[in-house]
Amino acid sequence: MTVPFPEVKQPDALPEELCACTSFLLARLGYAIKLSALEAFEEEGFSLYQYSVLAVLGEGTRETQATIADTLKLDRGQLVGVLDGLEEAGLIERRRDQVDRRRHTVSLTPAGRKQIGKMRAIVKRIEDQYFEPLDAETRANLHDALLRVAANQDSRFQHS
Amino acid sequence: MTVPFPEVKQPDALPEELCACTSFLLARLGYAIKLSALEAFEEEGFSLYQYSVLAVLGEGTRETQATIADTLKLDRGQLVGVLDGLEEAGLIERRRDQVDRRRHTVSLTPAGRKQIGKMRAIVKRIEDQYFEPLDAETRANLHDALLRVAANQDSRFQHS
DNA sequence: TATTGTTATACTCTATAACTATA
DNA sequence: TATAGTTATAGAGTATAACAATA
Repeated sequence: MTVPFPEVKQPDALPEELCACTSFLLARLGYAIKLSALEAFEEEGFSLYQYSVLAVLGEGTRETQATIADTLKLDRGQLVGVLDGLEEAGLIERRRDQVDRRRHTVSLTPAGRKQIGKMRAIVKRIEDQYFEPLDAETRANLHDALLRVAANQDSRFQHS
Repeated sequence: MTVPFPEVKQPDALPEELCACTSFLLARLGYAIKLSALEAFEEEGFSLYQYSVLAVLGEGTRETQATIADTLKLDRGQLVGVLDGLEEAGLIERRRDQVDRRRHTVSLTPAGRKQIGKMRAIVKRIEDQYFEPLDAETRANLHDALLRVAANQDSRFQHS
């Protein structure tokens, strides 16, 4: 059987060697989706760091700054600025720990909890864009595989 | 039925909200695996950029610097330094295009072709480490899903 | 004037290291 | 002395813009 339209190779197509490389796809795709999310968040005046911090606080346990930083693999010095922004926006509260006055206990405000919902919607929108070519099952399998790999190399990832 | 060892939640566990986020996993994992690769390549005195450039040239078609940069989404100015390193190491050759003397035609040397094999082995080693928790089929499915998503958002990715 | 490769500059992130206040 | 949070500094990585040669 003849091929009426033989594969037209694009002039700037990535080499097969790299397309065959799962790690290359992972790195490229991860960076691209991060950039998209970053852009979307910035339009609303927020950052991805802020979202991840709110997500940590959303788990209910009150946290000290050090544990938040460790959880997110964030530099403690870097976290300060993130919390400053969140506090200014009224999304979190810092209170001195009365037992150990060096520590700050960080907690969500009601406004902060509300904001998580909005941020979650942004993430969902972006993920739906990216994973649109996958059906629900494939997408779930993708997530499961990534989570297993992530949990295997970093114990902070918890898989069910 | 009682649970003898109830789930011990790690103190620095990532919030479920983020673990449930495919894009978060993708970004985190992509960055982690890139760092690992970077480190491994640097031990051999090479960079990931160099590998990707060699991989492009390995496809057989002789390229001009601009097309290489475009393919890899690299800045043209940045590419210069990468090529300098590769040329110094004797892995590539730059020749003036006789038709258009502004252009440089870049091609692999035999040593360069040989080096691709070594670099490929490094990548394989790292991928085997990361994807070790997945069986062959799951891993293939993961790759396929990523490639489809990548091709959907960037036409340079070619899927079979 | 526009384009190729080159070089130089500036900006963003991040990583490191001081600094303070409490313990 | 050691630790939590803060602040300041330095480095890598990247993006932008000027530059010389050729078209």
